[in-house]
Amino acid sequence: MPKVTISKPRSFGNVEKFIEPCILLLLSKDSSHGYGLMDGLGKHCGHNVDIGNLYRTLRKMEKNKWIVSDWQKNKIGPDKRTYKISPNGVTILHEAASSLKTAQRLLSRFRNGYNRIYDNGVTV
Amino acid sequence: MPKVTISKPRSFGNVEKFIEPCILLLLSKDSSHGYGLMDGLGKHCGHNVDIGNLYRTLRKMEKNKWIVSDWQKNKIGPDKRTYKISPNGVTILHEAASSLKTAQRLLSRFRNGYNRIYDNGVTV
DNA sequence: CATACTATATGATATTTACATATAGATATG
DNA sequence: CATATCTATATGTAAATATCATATAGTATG
Repeated sequence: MPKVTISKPRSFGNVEKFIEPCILLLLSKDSSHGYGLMDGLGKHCGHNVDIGNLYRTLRKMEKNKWIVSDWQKNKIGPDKRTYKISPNGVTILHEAASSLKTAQRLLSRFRNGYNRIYDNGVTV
Repeated sequence: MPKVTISKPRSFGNVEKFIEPCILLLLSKDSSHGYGLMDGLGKHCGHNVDIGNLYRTLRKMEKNKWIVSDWQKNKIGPDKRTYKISPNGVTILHEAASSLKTAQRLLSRFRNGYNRIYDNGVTV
């Protein structure tokens, strides 16, 4: 029997590919491996990120040369692939930050319009 | 020969389904038809929206009972399907506004972290 | 009479996200 | 010591969303 999945549509407010600039920002502070980024990304994204997508995203970012990895054979614990940001990645982060600023402006414009109608003009 | 399309990935900062709350906000001010929403949506979204996507979104929103339409046979110009927001739609708009506020907070958190590293802590 | 504008709509495809599953060593707990 | 949980990386598949292209038709304009 073919598997049929019906899931509800996503809610509003998701910023597309937000995880990528967040990764670049976190790696700007400290090199880290995929699993180690989970906590910081959870805080930045407002929810626990999908670990599978995280690893896939990291590989894609490395392919794009935004980050570079080296494989660390650990004596204790499983081996880790540790990533650090590249100069190219810093450039991308700047571009992303600029785009995200635009998004902030658009959201702010929406909120002002919304408040004018429904919240008596109060801007929080 | 099979058609092969290679397109570049979308840039950062796109807010998913942002067009829907924008439509609800615009219809809160005034009833309108699809084509007539284009200008306002362009300003809210920061770029001209895809007209095909707009019409499909309107139909979906009507199916969800967020908006209702009536078909206006015009003497001058092409006929129009005029939409107005429903009480249900107002509720959805409130929910969307709340989610978008969360998005604003996350973007603001990102920006603060970014500025701390790259812009000497200056928050614009 | 060709071109552009208003107006609505669908088809096909690309991109992005979500959910599920696989693997494997380490560490804790009863 | 069996088994459950945690750390760690990764792939398969499908759903949700966005983009690009095309179809149709009336109207206005030069």
